[in-house]
Amino acid sequence: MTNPTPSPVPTLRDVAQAAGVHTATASRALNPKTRQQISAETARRVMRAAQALGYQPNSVARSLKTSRSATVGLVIPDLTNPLFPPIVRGVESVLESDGYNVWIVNTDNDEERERAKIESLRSRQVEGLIVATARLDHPLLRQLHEQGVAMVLINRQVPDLPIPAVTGDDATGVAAAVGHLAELGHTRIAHLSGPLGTSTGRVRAQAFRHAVRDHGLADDPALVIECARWSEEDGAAALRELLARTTGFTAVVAGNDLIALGCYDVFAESGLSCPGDISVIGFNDMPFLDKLRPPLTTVAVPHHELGAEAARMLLDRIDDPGRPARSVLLPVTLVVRGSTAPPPGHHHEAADATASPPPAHPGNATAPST
Amino acid sequence: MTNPTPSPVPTLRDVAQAAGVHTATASRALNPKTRQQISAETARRVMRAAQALGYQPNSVARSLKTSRSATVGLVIPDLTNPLFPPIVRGVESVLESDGYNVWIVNTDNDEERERAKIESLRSRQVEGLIVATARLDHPLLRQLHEQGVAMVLINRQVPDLPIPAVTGDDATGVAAAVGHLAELGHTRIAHLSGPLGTSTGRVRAQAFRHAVRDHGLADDPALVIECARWSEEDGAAALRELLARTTGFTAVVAGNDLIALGCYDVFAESGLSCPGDISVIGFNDMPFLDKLRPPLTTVAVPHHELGAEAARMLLDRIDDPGRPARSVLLPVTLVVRGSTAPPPGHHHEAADATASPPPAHPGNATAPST
DNA sequence: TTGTATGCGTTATCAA
DNA sequence: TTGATAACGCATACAA
Repeated sequence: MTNPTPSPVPTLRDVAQAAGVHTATASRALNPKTRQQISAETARRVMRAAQALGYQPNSVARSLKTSRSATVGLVIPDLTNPLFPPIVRGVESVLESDGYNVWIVNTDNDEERERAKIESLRSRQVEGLIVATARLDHPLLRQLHEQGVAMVLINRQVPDLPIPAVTGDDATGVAAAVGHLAELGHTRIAHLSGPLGTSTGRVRAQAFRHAVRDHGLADDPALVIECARWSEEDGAAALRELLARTTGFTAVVAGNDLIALGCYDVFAESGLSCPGDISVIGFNDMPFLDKLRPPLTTVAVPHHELGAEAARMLLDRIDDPGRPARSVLLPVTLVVRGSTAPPPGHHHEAADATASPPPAHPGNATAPST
Repeated sequence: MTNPTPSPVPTLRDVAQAAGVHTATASRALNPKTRQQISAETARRVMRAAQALGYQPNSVARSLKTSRSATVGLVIPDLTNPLFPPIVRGVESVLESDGYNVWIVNTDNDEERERAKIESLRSRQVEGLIVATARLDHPLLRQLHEQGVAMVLINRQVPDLPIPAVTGDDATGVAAAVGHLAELGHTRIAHLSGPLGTSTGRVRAQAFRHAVRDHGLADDPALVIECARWSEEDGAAALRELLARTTGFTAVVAGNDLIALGCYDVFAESGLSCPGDISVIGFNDMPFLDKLRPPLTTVAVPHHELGAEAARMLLDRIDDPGRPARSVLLPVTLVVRGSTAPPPGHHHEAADATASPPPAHPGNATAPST
């Protein structure tokens, strides 16, 4: 019994025939927006015929005729990064209630693949794009924008392009992270930035330098290092390099949670204790961070809401392509857990961090800082 | 500068005109499968014209004409469950190299939504479906199968339906988990099963009973409890109920990793120590489990490979709908980490678990077992 | 090897 | 209120 029985798919013709009307009439009866042009009696007859036959409109034919598709594309760099599924859900939650469908594509951070996927989306008549793969230099997005494609960026932006964007308030988040560490008494804080070719990487790195200066802490370029990708591996490699430089830091602000997890790997292999020797802060608050050893202090970004807001903005844009490209920063919150603590040997009574900077301590196993 | 400039999309007519040929000729020249019918010279001319105009075939029109779409649908219950993104990537990895696109839809475990999404996929002419939402009683899948829809189930099956399926070898995985605990000296092991309306839930629960009997351990129905959903919350609730029953178990085999994480929550709130008081084993080996406190012992399922194999099987099925519905079990492996240890007070010298069952121990904080 | 004609299923314009 | 007709963009059977 392996052969499924084939079955003919009923078309509008079949419905019209069954109801004894013309296809045009059937079409009008089935479409809520034109149903008013039809007598209630025939409308009912058509709808019952459709019901009886199990008729489902063919969206392909409809798309060809109307050049619309009730579909938007969602361009994701890597679905296995836990940050993105909640964004997907947020997007879907508002789009679906509006009758839209969502086409999710993965670019795997590959430019060529991105181009191909977006071409594929466009050839399927998607009415707009929500793009999570933006880079600071992104000719493709410029080109799409110039072609009049309705777009909203999410999570990352392209500052030079007037495309609306929905992102977390990265700068404030990083400032909160640095402030927290400063209050704990840290004076030499490192930053493992994300890729500086992305706005998230660059904005967080800039905010880090600003925050460090604002708190009167060490502003040493050697304390900032870039990860080529937002990954655990790259985070681990960056921290190893930093430790090899022996720059005597006691805390790390990681570009995101995955980079922070890479730090955990280095701690395990090098015998460093967190937060005893080094404190770490992540970014995003991806799931299950509270169950890590130690639980990771991080900056929570409202990803679901990011997705929902981006979807709303895209709908607005599809409705009225001429509206100004307003961008939105959603508020983030520092979530303090167990990966941050005073630096080794810190005098615990010092709560007034800004007034009396605590002395540097050679207690860090990596190297003395002075 | 908020107004993107509109831009006309070139059609096959435009290309043909530019190349000085008829649309039919242009069509043949652009399609690698028919290009041979065309003189090399005109083919070149057409292709250059297409290139110059930036022509992209309209897949909607092509789909309408050919009633194919180079697209398959992937039906996921919940993308935020970390088990699914790797499956998605696996599916995409083989489908894309074959020129296919993947439409991912989320059902949120809701039957009505599932029906709507699948209808939407079908109305878009998808050529097949990879379904990860199978339930033991699933009229919709039966109906689709009877309509001749090309389908492959993934992760879960519907035993009564001759639809090919790709799943992990759940029974062997559970047996390995129970065997590991038995070797450690546990004699009363509980099982927090997943929903028994899914094959994964039922198969694992059955395998648990079998394994427990095979090892001569306590086969007490009170030690098995069903979680209504595969979630941390349901896992926590189930363990709380079990503890309230005071059935004196020293280990838990969780239906999956999320349920196991729910156990961690209960440990934290009740002061139980894992693995000191109770050992826990999960299922799936989702990411970052090695960084938990304690690192979770679990059964690793090759999700990427599951997705890839399902995609291959679907392609086979699209090519030849008549082929028999072979199903595949992919091997799983027990990954021993820190959440499993001998039961409290266990005499450590006992390595010969099967020959001399160790005595039960009242050391479990919840209740004495004898 | 190329051109002609037709139709995929639907909606929109026009006429009745 | 309903029907006839055309067209969306493409691929293909048939003719040349």
